[in-house]
Amino acid sequence: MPEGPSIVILKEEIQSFKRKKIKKAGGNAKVELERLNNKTILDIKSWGKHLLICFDKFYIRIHLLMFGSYRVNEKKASSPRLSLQFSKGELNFYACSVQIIDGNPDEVYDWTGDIMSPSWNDKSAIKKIRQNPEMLVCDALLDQAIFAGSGNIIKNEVLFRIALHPKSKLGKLPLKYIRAIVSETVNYSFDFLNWKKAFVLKKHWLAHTKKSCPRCKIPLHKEYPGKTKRRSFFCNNCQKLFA
DNA sequence: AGTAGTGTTCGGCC
DNA sequence: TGGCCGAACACTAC
Repeated sequence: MPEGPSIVILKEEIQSFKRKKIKKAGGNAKVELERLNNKTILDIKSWGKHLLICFDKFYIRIHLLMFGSYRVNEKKASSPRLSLQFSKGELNFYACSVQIIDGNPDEVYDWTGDIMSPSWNDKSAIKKIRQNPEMLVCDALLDQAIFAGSGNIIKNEVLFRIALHPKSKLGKLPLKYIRAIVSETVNYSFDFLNWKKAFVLKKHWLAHTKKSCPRCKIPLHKEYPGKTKRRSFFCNNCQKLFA
């Protein structure tokens, strides 16, 4: 489910609950559920992989992690982590991280760092990349402080598209490649969004889970590089290494 | 049918 | 002190 574009889809799917009052909150989340009863949702936002349901002076932060799921006006067989009942309709979240946080998200979140946000700022991402010369690019593309919303699929697809090797060091990259990482991460994320909405995301994967390189046809490498040790699919022949 | 993975946090250990 | 590592969480597609 959950890289940034999937959370944008979730956010869009539940916009109709804005300005609606919660009749009853339930679920097995270890949060003060009573606090949510009779509260009106003022806004529903996302930042990276975080879904933010906003109230007056506090907000719910939901992170679907690896296995999280949700249902709108439906229930799953398993018990919900968080269930919000309205006079008409309900929202159910499963196997996710739920927090109630005091304050307003705008005080906490830097929207220029969210790859899906209209406020996304290329320059500030480039600056962060420059500040981490020892970091590998495969780790940078999973770093939520640089690319909030980017995940393992986006990482693999972006690096393949710009023909850059995942084990390249940020400090060794020509500016041209740094610019390409930044622009292609945003660009692919919106392709991801549109393909996901059309249920054709997997069909368009070029490297992620693939056995051979769509460009040169030789077998793709599968490794778990960097500090993040997430699986990387890449072509040793056509993805350029800067080490 | 077992395994691995679209993710993050936490505690323990050097 | 801090970085690294494994565990935990908990679901499901292949």
